[in-house]
Amino acid sequence: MDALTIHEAAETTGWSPRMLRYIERAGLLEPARSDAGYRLYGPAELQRLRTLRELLSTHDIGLTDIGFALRLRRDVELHDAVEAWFEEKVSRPDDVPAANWLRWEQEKHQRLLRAVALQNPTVLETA
Amino acid sequence: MDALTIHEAAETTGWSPRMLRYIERAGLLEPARSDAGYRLYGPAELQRLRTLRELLSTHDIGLTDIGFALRLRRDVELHDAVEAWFEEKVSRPDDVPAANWLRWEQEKHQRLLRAVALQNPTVLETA
DNA sequence: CAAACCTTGACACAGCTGTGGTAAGGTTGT
DNA sequence: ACAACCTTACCACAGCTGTGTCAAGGTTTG
Repeated sequence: MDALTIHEAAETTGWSPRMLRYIERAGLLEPARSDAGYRLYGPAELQRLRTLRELLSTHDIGLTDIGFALRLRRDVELHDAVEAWFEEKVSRPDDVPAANWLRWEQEKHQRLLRAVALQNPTVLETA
Repeated sequence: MDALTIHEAAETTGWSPRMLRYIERAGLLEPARSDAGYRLYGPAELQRLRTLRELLSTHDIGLTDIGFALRLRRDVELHDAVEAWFEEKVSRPDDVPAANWLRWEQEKHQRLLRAVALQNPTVLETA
């Protein structure tokens, strides 16, 4: 059979078993279950888990962000409400604030790096 | 002049001055500035602030969620990557997990209510 | 049947979120 | 000039996020 248990799936995807359950809890991926209730990860799930890893790390976002995106595409009313808010630029239609969240994100990243460096100084060498 | 200062804007929108700065920091709304650097909120900004309040409370989402939605519509690459991940349901195309995050959200809400109730028992009466 | 899995549930903990303060120092209006 | 604003930059604090670990109990397999 080509369905892995949670530890095996963890092994090949780089997540921990703990995180695989967490991801499921967040509604991002729901593996099949065996008769006894064991989680069964097929090839498609494994691929999605790897892609998810890639997605989060390369764009520096969190699981909850994907969770929100998921909610956006399911709850059309929410989606429309959010779009309406963005579109509501009644004045100054040439408004382009795009610089703040960038600095924000950069600072968050800096704080994270400092915190990690405190507990594991070797990251600085490979960075 | 129809531009309010931060305290006045706070008054009419229901946010605190503190939060208006926070919202700006998160990149969601950038008011004009006076020569001396004072924030100036025009009618459009005030409306957006009220709508934002409504949006957050009725859908029970956070500022960071809107921040992420903003990022999604600015960073096309990110948007495509997220969409690609959702679309990557190579197997089981009839997969509909839509129940987990609901329970998740409900529990979050419950925890919040309990926590609030501990410090302010009167909320239970009006609920 | 015993080792090696799996399941859910709970405790723990650092960092981020959302808020409120306070301080030191400019600006404005009377 | 003085009160009453405003600005940025910090401290604080409860709750959420992302992780790990451990316990009590069911399942699989040699």
